[in-house]
Amino acid sequence: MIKTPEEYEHRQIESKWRKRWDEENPYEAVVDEGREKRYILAMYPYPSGKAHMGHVACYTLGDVIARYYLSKGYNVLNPMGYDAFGLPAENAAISGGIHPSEWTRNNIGLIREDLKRLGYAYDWSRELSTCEPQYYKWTQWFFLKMFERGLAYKTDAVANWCPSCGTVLANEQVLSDGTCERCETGVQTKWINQWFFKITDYAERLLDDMKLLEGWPERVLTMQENWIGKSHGAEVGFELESTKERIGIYTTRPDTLYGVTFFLLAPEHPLVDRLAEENGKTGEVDEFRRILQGTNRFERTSLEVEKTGVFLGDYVINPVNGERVPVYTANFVLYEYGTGAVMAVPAHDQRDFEFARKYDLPIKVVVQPSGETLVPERMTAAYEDAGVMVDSGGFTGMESEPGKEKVCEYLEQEGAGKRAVNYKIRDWLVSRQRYWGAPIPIIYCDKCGIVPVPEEDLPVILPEDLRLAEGGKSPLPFSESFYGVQCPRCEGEARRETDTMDTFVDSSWYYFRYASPHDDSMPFDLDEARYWLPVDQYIGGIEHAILHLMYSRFFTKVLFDMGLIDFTEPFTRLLCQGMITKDGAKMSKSKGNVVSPGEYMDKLGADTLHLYILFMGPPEISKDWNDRGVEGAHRFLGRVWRMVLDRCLPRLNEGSDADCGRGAHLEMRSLTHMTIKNVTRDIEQYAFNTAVSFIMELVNGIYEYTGEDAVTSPMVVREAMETAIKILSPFAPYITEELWEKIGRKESVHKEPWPEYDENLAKPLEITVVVQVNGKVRDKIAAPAGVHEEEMKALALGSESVRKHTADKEIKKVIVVPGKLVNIVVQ
RNA sequence: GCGAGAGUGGCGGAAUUGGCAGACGCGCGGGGCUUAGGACCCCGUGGUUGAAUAAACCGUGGGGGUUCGAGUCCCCCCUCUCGCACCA
Repeated sequence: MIKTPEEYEHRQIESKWRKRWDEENPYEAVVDEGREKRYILAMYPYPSGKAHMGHVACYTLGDVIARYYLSKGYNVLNPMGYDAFGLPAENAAISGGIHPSEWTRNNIGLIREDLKRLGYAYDWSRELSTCEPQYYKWTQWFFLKMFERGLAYKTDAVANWCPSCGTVLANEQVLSDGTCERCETGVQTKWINQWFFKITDYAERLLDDMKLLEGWPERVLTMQENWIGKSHGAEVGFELESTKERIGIYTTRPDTLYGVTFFLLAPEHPLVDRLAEENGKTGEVDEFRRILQGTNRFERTSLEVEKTGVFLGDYVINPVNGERVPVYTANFVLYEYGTGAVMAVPAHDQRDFEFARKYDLPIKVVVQPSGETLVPERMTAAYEDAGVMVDSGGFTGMESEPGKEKVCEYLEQEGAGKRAVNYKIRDWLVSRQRYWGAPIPIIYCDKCGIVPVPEEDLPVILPEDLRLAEGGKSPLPFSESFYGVQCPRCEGEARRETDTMDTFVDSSWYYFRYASPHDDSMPFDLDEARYWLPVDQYIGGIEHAILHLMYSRFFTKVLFDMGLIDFTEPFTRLLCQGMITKDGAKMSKSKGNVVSPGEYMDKLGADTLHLYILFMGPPEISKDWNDRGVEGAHRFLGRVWRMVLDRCLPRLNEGSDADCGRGAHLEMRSLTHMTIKNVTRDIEQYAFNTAVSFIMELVNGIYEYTGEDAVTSPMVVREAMETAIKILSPFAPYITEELWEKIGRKESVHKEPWPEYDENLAKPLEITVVVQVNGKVRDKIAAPAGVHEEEMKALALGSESVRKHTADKEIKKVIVVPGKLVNIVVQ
């Protein structure tokens, strides 16, 4: 009877195991002090709908790593959850009339379904969602801890304001053209009273601890370093001529202090109004400000924008030379950086130079480059490099670099200033005038002022029975049942804070919560956290290089300071996966180039998707989706299927093991062991694309070994087949599980140990000696693996092709690279 | 402008320490099997010249250099991608 060959039916196989895995949660993580742990974490998704290719790319990387370490005997924690608060849920409520909570929970259902179909090795019992009160109770708890430690404070600040949405926006919610990502209205700047986290207190530690982050990509560290933006310089006081009050400035160029010819204040600086009033400049200043109001911060800070300003009618005195210089307000001076006031040195600062030319202000050269002499009238740009100080009192003749130090010393002696360090990083604005977020646990009482919600009253529940107010505004300020509250201190009438927290607060600590997601008494169990954390391998998109990763580092340091943990960095290693594009462009609905994982899971299977996405290229580069390529991956899995069922299984009862140390049998064994070696090394280096190609070579080799008329050894066939299935298992979890069962193994393939290789077998049996004459390949000669240098040389010189190329020439030198190559140098 | 990274066949991409450039896959060509094949199995496939699976030459963005030998190291230039962008 002829048996119809069983085909590779991915649908049937994947639904069978999916069901079993669903029931058994086979990757449940349990603390085991006797075993070494690995915490593998891929950034949790924002549930905007079904999974997209970016998710698949990220989570498949985590899956391979988790499954590999499981097989290597580690105790692996690999959890998943949802970043469930945020703006898109409110947008959906506005456009679709669906409540944010319903929209979010529906979407969680959709993406969970996709993630389960994708077959990832998660411990589903640890699933969490940031919009559930059990979770955000602790987000609020952290806010209280920040408040207790003086790290949460409320103040007036300049913020991005969308007049149409009636709320502040985070910088990342403002598009690059300066419009609101939701309604495309031009974003304005506005002064609002807001809650901040004092991340600037941690600037130095965030910078300093980067040396601990050896497992992070260099570019992420560079981006964070630039973001923190530490600079060294001096703080210098200039005296206002009219009132003698001191105005501090920050400069990185104290060596140019003698070149100051005017003085600038940011338009937002409080002194601007006063000086304008005192000197009858109010009209001009108001007009200037009115023009600035019309432009948003992005336009205002664009390099192309002309530098403009208004003279405020007053002067300041330069502390080093007593010179009197005019005070202006100027568009390009930032209030948020330094002191919001700057000394202007047009000869040595391009911005000041442009401003001076426009308003015909004097330019005074105080640093001369070597080899030329700058003359102000002939300068077309500022000279910003180092040189020799001139016209600088006692410092004249000094090199400008050491001059900086000397000027600082002098300033300190005179009490006019001091050395200072400045950072670009600003405090983290955490308030949002939004509904769908964790309420800030603060109460305002007329008598007691700002009162934190007592810990035992947490969580402050976000009422889910409210509808968005008109214009999409948060309903919280209009809901008396929410904001009306008794003061916890005086029991008088009080109001709740109606702002919610930035969703980056939720995600700054979720990786701690996975340690004990159901704990009701603490944000995380200290013992569980001590065992599992820090995260050994974090995986996610490069777009979070600064915000999320920096905030998480900040939170971790605060937790350390609170004595809850004994480490200061949350993520030991970081892998940033590249984008998946289609036709060279980012996938988007508007471009119509979206490829959806669901479609491919139906057509080709989850395994195919895993395999292809890994095979496309190295994890960190961006990769273009190709339908032919994904079909190739599917074809390979079919080939593996047939290899096991049609080629290998029938041969397990054929032939003998008598000759398995010779000829084709030995070659097969050698290939098997070499493949284990190569795949193991490549997985450890995260070179998954080449790991897959080595498995492909093994499969090709097994086909060759089990060819139609070939005599095979059952032991060799079994070893090769089982190895192939096992090492493929992290890349294609379903088909390998099914095949493992089909070959009669009882345990899950994913719980089987990773194979070891025999070093003697994992070496090529024969080497090819490449013979060159003057660096050009002239022959290739097969030789036994252990061939000696002298033998190689003799082989090379005996080659016919070599003789042809060396005839009538003098052999000057013979270079032998053991086991590889002989180069004969002739003249 | 500043910072980081990358340029390898028709395509995605491989190449420990300088040592066979193009592994593996896609695509393409040929063969087998077949009523048929867009399934499957096998073979071939950087370019030029050539009947050739002979032989030679050329080939890793461009130019120069070091070396017996360079995709890899050094210098100059070009292009692309990403990040930051008036931070005083």
